[in-house]
Amino acid sequence: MTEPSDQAFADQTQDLLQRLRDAGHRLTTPRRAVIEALLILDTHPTADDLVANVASHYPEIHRSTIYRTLDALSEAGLVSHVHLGHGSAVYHLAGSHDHLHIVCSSCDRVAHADLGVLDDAKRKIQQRTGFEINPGHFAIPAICADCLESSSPGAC
Amino acid sequence: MTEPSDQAFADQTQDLLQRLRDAGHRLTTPRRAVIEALLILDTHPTADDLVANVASHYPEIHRSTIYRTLDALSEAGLVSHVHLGHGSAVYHLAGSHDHLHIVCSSCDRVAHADLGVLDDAKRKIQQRTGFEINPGHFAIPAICADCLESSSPGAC
DNA sequence: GCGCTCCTGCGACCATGTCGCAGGAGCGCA
DNA sequence: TGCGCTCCTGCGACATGGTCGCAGGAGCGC
Repeated sequence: MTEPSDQAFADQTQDLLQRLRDAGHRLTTPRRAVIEALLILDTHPTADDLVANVASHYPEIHRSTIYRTLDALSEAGLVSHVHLGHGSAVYHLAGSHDHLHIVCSSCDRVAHADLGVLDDAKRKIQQRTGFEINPGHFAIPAICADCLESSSPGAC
Repeated sequence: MTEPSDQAFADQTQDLLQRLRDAGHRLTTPRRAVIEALLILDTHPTADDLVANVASHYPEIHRSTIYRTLDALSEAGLVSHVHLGHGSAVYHLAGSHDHLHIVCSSCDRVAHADLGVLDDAKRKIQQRTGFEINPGHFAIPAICADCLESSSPGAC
């Protein structure tokens, strides 16, 4: 319980709580719990994953509170969410995962790529449409190499 | 009822129905209705738009039938759907709209761009991750020029 | 320690989509 | 033309992911 990693974990938690406070929000148990869960689940938890993780430690925390907490954290700029094609969004700490998410439509595996790969597209889209794309904020559906080999390309 | 555009409309409907048949499916009223609705709503109808449009002409056609019909049409390669960030997918006839969809997260306006703008990204992503992205199949969230000017850039 | 105000738990609600069932209709075949 | 197999449909229940309104409780500034 007093290992360096736990210390780092506690530090990160404190830092995030402080930033949440600085943004004008109160510090409460559910918010602590959601931040802890986000730090523990450092992959790409869906809202549902977060609900499950929080519930395992704090069964009294309600689902809707977690959604509201995620809203508050988003508003404070501490958390952002990414829509993976079909259905649920995944959440992660802002800054810690600023990269592009590429999801295999077939097996749901997620790859990451540097946001730089979209620089060219970003420039062209801005020139042609005036829209400024938001590359960290969405996932690109794709087919991973394994699924590409094992399945017929016609399946979409 | 006999104008050239109506003739073209009927021709397209017949063509699509024939292709559906060739793919081994039966021709039924609901399928005709969904195809007509897709031709009429040539923007980007959500499933709900389609349900509403079909219901206005054929009130007896059930919601779930429309979803199943869209499945059948997808399977036959006549229709594809695009996930716009939050929530619902939009459907359109395959081939007729092979372009990239860029959606303003703020005002929901949709811009189109040639798929070519992603060629560079596509190549880089394939090199680095082995994933083959599927550019026509998803929408990119963005901020349109108007919303970019009128709102603070911090809002995400 | 007080009290304002925000936050929480609860449960109902909504939207989008899926499923299983029983009956009806399309279409291949004779 | 008519028969019959099999697919398709209408229906309603269900699943999932998320939101909302309410009344009570807790954080935090003073």
